[in-house]
Amino acid sequence: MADKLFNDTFDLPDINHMNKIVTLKDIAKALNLSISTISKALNDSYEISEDTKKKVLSYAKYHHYSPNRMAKGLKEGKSRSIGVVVCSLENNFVAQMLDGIDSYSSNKSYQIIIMQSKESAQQEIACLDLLYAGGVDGILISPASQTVDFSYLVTLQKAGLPVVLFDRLSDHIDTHKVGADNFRGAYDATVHLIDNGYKNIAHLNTNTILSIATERLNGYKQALYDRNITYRPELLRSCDYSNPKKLHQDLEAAIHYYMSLEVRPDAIFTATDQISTRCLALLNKMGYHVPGDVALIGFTNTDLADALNPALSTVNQPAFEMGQIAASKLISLIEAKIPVTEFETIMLETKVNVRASTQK
Amino acid sequence: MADKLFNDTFDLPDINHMNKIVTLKDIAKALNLSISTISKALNDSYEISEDTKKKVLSYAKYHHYSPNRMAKGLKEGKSRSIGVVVCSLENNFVAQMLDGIDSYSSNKSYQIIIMQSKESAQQEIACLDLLYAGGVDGILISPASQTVDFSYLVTLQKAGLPVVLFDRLSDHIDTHKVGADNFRGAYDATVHLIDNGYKNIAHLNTNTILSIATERLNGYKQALYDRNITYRPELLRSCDYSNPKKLHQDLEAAIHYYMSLEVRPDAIFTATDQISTRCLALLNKMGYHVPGDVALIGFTNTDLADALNPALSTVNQPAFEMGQIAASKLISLIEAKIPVTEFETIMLETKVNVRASTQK
DNA sequence: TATAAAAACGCAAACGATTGCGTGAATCTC
DNA sequence: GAGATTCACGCAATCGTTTGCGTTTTTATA
Repeated sequence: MADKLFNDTFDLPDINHMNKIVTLKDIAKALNLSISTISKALNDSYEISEDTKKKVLSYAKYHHYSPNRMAKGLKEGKSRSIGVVVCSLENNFVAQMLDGIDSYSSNKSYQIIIMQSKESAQQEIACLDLLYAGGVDGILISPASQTVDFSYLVTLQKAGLPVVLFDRLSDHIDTHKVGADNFRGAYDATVHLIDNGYKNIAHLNTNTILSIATERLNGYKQALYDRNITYRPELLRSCDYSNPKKLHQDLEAAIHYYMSLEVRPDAIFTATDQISTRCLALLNKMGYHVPGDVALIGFTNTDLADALNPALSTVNQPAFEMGQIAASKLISLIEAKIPVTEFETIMLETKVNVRASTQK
Repeated sequence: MADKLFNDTFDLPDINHMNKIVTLKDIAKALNLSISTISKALNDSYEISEDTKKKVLSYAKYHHYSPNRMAKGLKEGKSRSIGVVVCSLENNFVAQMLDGIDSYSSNKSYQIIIMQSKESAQQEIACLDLLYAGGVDGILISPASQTVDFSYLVTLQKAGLPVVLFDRLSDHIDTHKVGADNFRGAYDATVHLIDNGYKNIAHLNTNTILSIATERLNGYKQALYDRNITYRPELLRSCDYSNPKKLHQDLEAAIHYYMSLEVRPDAIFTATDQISTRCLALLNKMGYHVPGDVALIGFTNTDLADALNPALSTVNQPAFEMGQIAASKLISLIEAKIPVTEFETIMLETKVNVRASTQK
């Protein structure tokens, strides 16, 4: 009794009749109608009378009818699910993008299947393989840093599977792409350093061929050029961040190298999320004072930037929005009636957040 | 030619014949056999000769046959997918658990569908509803902080859907549960503070009824008791962390309150990931020196602990392992031939990492 | 050499939903 | 009131698999 009362005041799906999953057949039997009538009624077909529709609808709602995903998918050749391939889940920036993807996809009632490439090209292909075989309707991918060959992705696309690139873009495949204005972000970060009096600015980048890396490098170079500072190639170092250990080694080596230079850098601009935060941790650990010994600004979306030691100046990317837009682009491809041949590349603006790590 | 050479040296799935998805029917037609023969051959049935099996297998492999997930799922009444409900993706601790879940599930070739409750009980039910309707084979859930009623989950379970709780456990449902030894973690953290000379130890907890909160509170109390320190109720405050804004407000209020006390706390033990890191950020922002003014130790798995200001002492949970074990428990339930009635609760050990924030 | 047994394969139903088409009844038209 | 519409519904095929059972062919047994 108390239980019943409680449920009655509960403003949520009534689940008292959920003992067994109800199918069209069950409803048909119960209402003494045919399966097709039930189906059409639920799909609001003009072939069915209003009267019948009402009966069916109310029965269905009361018994929590929900179309079997498998059956529907089989029939329609669609699964209403999209595959998402990212480098790693354990990455705040990635998590924010996934959140964006999820928010848009959920609204459109698409399920998302997330897979991790762990920065390995081979692993990435394994993911794509699974997703393709798993029958996803489309793929959202932010390629692994080690990926050089996009032919597999192109093949999938040619096989009719819509693909959208996000965050890490590439020219090797023609499709919708959603990324950040990396050139501008890098440019702004570098200009910020220069305008704050830093002259020997090092740049720590990745060892990938992804455009994300070269765009940021170019932004850095352009800023130097525009401010009449000579680009010193020895201040450019790259790290392998395919795994944390390797990244740590490379970062340590890079910092040692920088500090052994005759003209040491007085600031470092780091190109990716992991590099930025790990670099700060390492500088602290190695006893260098930031920004006293060397200033630091980096691409990273961590919400802990202001809790870091010192508070870290960052270049922020609209991760959530990026995910949302990427998802919207993919779903538009999936639901397009005619094959899409005109693709667009969307660039979102980055934002420099100045904090203590770049204030002399 | 160059292209062909390249593909030949590529140690990955050959995708040249991927133009069209091949089905059993296609293979049957091509080999002049019946559909059922193909199916049985691929499933290594004793009814099929070795000779035929070889032919079928090789044809299937060459043409990249992969069973249609929808059809198979429909036929078997299983989808080989599991639903995972977490509070948020944007949470390093959660990400680590998801990573663990993913690693185990992938190995067992289960897909995972991740959904976010955003700490809302209502949203959580919506997730469960979608997952149930979506036909997942089982559910892994770490309940929202606001969840007080587990009847929906129990109903799902009674309807035959295996459920496993992880991280945040509850007594309101009888099933496998995988969590950390929160009592011990809190106890150890508190003892650590006491042994380092702190006497007025505040405890910042959450406002949930989840056992995770009371266990940590009890660990804190027990440590005080064992060390002959009187428990001061005014040093216990709780925060609503259903959303970042609310958390920020509550935290700010709590800190103000603490600092207005006649006998200020000289250390704070925070009970969750978000509270720990945001509390540190806030203390910094409000101008309090850690650990000079107040020491801080908290439950958090952030890999940035040593980059924080100051490096943050933490209670670490084996998040990855927790995810793995939870997934294994769920899959064992899913694949059990007979209904399981004996459930177990697995407690994993936590580990205190001492850093600068608790060193006088 | 009959006959029984085993081997190898095909037929057809089933999973749950959708949809074009056929059919009977009610309604309309002149 | 006979013929033409319209309405409301059911039949059956289909999506791709799986699987019990029936059928044919081959091999073994008496």
